[in-house]
Amino acid sequence: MENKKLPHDHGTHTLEIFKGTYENRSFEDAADIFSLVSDSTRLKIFCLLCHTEDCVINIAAAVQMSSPAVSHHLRVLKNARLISSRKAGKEVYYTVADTREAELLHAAVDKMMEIRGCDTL
Amino acid sequence: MENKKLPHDHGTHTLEIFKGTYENRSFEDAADIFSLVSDSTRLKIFCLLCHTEDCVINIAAAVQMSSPAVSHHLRVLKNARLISSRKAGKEVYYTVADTREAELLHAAVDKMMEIRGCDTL
DNA sequence: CACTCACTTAAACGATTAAACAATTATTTA
DNA sequence: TAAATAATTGTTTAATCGTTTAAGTGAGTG
Repeated sequence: MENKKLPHDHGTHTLEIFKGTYENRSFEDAADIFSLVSDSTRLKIFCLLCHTEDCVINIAAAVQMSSPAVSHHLRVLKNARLISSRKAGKEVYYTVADTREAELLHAAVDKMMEIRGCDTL
Repeated sequence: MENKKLPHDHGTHTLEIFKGTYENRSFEDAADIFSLVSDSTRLKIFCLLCHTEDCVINIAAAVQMSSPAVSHHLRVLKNARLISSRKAGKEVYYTVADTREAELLHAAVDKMMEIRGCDTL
């Protein structure tokens, strides 16, 4: 990006856009977060946990998947700090995490649904 | 979801969440849109085009990728109506599309960057 | 009319990812 | 302590995704 020039000069400031702004790492981090909800089952689980707290087998029943599959997705979401868990007896209860990323994603998903003409929860 | 019961009754309303709200198809559609920016190079291209309009080889130079690779990503983004294009002579100019989805994604990405402590454009 | 440049398309390869199954860990209860 | 249940982990298989290479289309130029 330094002193390079664009192949064509159309009077744009295209190269300047990336100067002194987001680092490459930032794009990767942001893309990683979006990839968490780029899978419909994971998005469904996240949305569910935005509105309730429940254990693995109940979540599995709600999204109609096996426990191991749900557990796997839950781990992915938890590693990204989008959901949190608490242990109570034999069960582990999951719900949305209290982070700004989770809050943003929840808002973004709701607005996306709204744009696409879906009823809101 | 109809008259099923959860394996465990913890007094939650987990199954109710999915009743009469988003359809399964809605989750898939929303996930598809998020998957568009779940790739860092595509996110980078989208962000770039949110702030400028330029031709393929200039975009390719800015993100340091080959023209075919960029062209491929541009088509994906355009099919999803996140970006638009206009032809001028030999060149094709791309920029962000004037849709609510694009607007939402742009806002979401900016906020994501802000949360993660990045400078804004 | 041929040449060059800009872009697109197609095919192939490598890498990532999800789902299904089996096995293991951990906790409660009898 | 043994049995039962909940959840996690690891593995395998299949599919998806992104990139690259090479060929092809089309517009401008000498």
